[in-house]
Amino acid sequence: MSIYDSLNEQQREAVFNTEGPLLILAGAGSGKTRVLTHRIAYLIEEKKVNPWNILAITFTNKAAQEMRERVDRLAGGDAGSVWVSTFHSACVRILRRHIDRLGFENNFTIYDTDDQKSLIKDICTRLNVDTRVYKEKALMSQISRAKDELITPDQMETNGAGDYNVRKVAAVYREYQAQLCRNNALDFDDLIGKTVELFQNCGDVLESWQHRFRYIMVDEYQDTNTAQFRLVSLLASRYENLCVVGDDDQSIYSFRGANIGNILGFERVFPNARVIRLEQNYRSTQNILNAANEVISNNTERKPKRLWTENEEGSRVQFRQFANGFEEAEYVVGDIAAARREGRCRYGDCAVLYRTNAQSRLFEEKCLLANIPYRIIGGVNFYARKEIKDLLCYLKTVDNARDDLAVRRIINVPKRGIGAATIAKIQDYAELMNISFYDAVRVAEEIPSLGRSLGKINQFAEFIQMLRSKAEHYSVRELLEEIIDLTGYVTELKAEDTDEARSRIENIDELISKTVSYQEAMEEMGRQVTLSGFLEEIALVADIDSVEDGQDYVLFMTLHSAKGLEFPRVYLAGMDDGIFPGSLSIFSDNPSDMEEERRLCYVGITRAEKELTLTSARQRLVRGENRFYKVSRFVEEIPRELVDLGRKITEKKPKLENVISAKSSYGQMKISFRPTPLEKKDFKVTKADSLDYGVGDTVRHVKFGVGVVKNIVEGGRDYEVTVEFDRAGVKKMFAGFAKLKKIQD
DNA sequence: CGTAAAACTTTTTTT
DNA sequence: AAGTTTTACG
Repeated sequence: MSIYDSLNEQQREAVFNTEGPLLILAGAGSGKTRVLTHRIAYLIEEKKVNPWNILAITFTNKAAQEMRERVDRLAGGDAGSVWVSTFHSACVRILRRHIDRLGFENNFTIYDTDDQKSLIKDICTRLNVDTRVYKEKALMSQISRAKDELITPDQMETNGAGDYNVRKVAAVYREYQAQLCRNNALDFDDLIGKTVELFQNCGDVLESWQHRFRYIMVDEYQDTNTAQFRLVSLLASRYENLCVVGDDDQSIYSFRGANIGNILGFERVFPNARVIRLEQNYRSTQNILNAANEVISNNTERKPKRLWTENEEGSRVQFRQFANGFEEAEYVVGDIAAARREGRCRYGDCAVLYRTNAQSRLFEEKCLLANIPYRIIGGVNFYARKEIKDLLCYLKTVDNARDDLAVRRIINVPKRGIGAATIAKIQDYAELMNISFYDAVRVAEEIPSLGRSLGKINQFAEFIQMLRSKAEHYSVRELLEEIIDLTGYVTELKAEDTDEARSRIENIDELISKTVSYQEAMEEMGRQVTLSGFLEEIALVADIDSVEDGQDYVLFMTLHSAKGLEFPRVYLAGMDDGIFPGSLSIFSDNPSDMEEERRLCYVGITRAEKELTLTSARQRLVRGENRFYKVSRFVEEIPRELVDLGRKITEKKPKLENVISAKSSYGQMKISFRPTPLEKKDFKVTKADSLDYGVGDTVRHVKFGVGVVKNIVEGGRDYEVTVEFDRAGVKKMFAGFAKLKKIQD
């Protein structure tokens, strides 16, 4: 009896095939993490490979943590020195040791999206690039894509063949890189790119790491980009013990440069590669799996395959369409509450998935109302909040004073009377003398025409110097508390005495706790606690990383965040054409965009173990305006017999089947999917699905004449509309009675 | 220099 | 609707 007996034949083959390149095509829920962990255990226990020589790359820190725990359980303490980490953390670890070879200091700062944006903005003003024509975001993504493909500014310019726009972007890109270097900072893409550069420029460094990592495994291989592929190829080129695991059907990050060719072309790059397919699903019921198979079969750019399972058939996939987003949220939250009340699930078994973060708001409101414990993953990053960024920029300044961005952010926070004009003068001087912003601050006496500001600047410089000297013997927590104390940051917030200020203070308290838990975690692992380390961890965490199993709250997140997770009960909300698939992909002239959306849908469906509910709404409030939506084409792609529309089975079912079996043309499908849910049935007579007028519209009433709609409140039975009439004054009435007519302007 | 009001923009998804 | 950026004024 061994730990490998519990694996199926293909899984065992994947585990035992330890030498040479190996591609594991692992369908959703086919136990790929089990394979990877068992493979690592097998290498250590049976093949007597030194754990030190094994590298496993995962997609998120959470996945890394989980894998680490599972390997520890299988292989015991031996596994401690296996490297399990994400691409980004692995690269940071390597760069912290060697980046001086590329002209950076080893305590470099990592720039997040906000930092990148403000840097780009600065550069645009300096280079006289109009950010109305060249949007910062667009520039950022073009630069990022170039880096994903390991394209330098020079190459970009050459490839552009004189195109004016490309030359402009290349110029910004070139300056952006120069600024990063001056600030001793790297962005996310550079973490990968600079590591590749390091390996390509420094043969000795590459060689040492090649020997170190004799066995390399890469999870979620379908989401690697060209730079990551190059990195792995370089590392693995000595021993070629490279095992990659992926599923082309789950490739959902092409917007981030993921190159699906990496998985589709693996056998071309490594002609002696073995390919193993894992097609048995252990996660979902047959109904759910069939639905997923049918949806994904509409894609053409894929390796044909069909997952199967020995699991039970399970209940049908539930689909409900609602009048609007509010009712959708109400239903989902209510359904969860009911299921849990009846003992059919815990809160923690439920996850609600949607296409965009903005969709989380309605659900949050309903959960608060219903007193249901929940957690929203993603959205505005904790570390992106103003108060947190301010304090972090103090820490960054102490850690790396070459980070101009950080210094400029805090030089007048809290208010020190150093205004924009003064900052510009310091900036000009720094550029003139080719020194950093902070160095210019320290020699402020030499800057002409600073006037009264000079004293304030000197005070600021002294303050930072004092912090820097304290940092030597302070813990991160002590340093942070010292900063909070001496700047009076929290004192100032307390004085405000608003809810907002209180919540900011709470956030700051949480930041302090994070310094403590960081210190504890590092000490536990026997690693050194450094300020750079803390800042780096913060830069590289994703919200999803902090989700632990066994907590009892409902999870809300995007489909992207849900990748790699599974839940007994899954709700896919916002199944509307225009929401999911998003309108961008619908109107795109590149069919691949729609295929990627469909893969995302496949990922969503396959997260579900037992129960899957899809919901949509006819009408939604999007960015302040009402929009109408048809049911998502992905819903239509699920065979009718797998779907439960939630009607009363007794009376409606025969009729329904007539409609459905007639033909599956799009128009008829719409009819079959029209029913409103059971719960609302009683109200259906009186309550309109939606009103054809809204607040602010001019309407006519039979008796009161013309007026302007002031307010609309949704009651149980009807909409209560408040109208200010030109003659009759303000009246409240029920929409069903009032028969208001909208008047065109 | 700092604040408040007004105008303008936003369209995925994330390490 | 909400967030950010610009503008006006004290």
